[in-house]
Amino acid sequence: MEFGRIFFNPSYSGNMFPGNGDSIFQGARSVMNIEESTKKRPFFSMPEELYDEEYFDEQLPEKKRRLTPEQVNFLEKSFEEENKLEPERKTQLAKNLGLQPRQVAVWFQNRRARWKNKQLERDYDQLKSSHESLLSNYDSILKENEKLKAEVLSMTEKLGAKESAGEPVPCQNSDPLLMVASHAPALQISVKVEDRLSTGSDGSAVVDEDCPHLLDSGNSCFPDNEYTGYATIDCVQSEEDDGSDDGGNYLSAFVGAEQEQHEDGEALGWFIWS
DNA sequence: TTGTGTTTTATTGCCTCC
DNA sequence: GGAGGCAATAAAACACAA
Repeated sequence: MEFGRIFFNPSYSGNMFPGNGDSIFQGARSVMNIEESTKKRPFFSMPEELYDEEYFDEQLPEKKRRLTPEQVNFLEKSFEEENKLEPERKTQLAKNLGLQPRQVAVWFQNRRARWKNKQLERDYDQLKSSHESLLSNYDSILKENEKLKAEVLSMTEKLGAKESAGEPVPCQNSDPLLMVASHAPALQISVKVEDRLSTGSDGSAVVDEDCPHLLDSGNSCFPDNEYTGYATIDCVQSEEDDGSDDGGNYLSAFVGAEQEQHEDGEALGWFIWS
């Protein structure tokens, strides 16, 4: 027979509400029917009790039992205060609840695991909605892009008509896209993406399907932008989640444009990257 | 009543820290 | 090396539909 295993003591009724002044359940006993308590309350024996003759005469070892709602409530409150269990607190809780310290430790262990799972679910939901929102933004940007292209096309046609009619053309650059760029030298799109995926000390990293290679450092995947001729795309990696809600990632796509110049500084036109 | 899925309690084994 | 944490897992308890 294995020591430390759990046995049911049907005659048990006192340990749970010892009435010694420091039990939280002094007044709670009325919640539970006495008969029920003597029939169903769990008891986790000490090893020496396993050799108690009387014990074996009258009681059969039984399987594990659930904690009472009162015990669970108290443990929940304690968990809310602090989800880690120092030895002193464990002993005190065990004493107050009439449980073995080991049970209290196990309960906290399992409770932390449940909390972590819930947290992962929440993170997933948030990430999902962020993704949907980004997709929606992307769609509208695509539409806008199509609209602008059509506009450019129409302007090009008008320009061509003027050129063939011998009229002077103000812009030196013949590429209509570059003309558009000259009106809007830089377009910056910055979308905040909540990062709640990572939790506690073992949070997971966010992997962006679209630019997974960008996500390891939070730095630009392109050379620094000190030289304006580079576009910058930043996919900032997840941060350690400290429980506060202020952590956030920014997906920033910076589409830059540079004005090409002659050596003498005379502007030739705009280049645009994407 | 019974079959099945879910939740809770507990164990095991491995890892890290002091 | 011992204590404590975590992931994985077992198994009992529970919930619920058929």
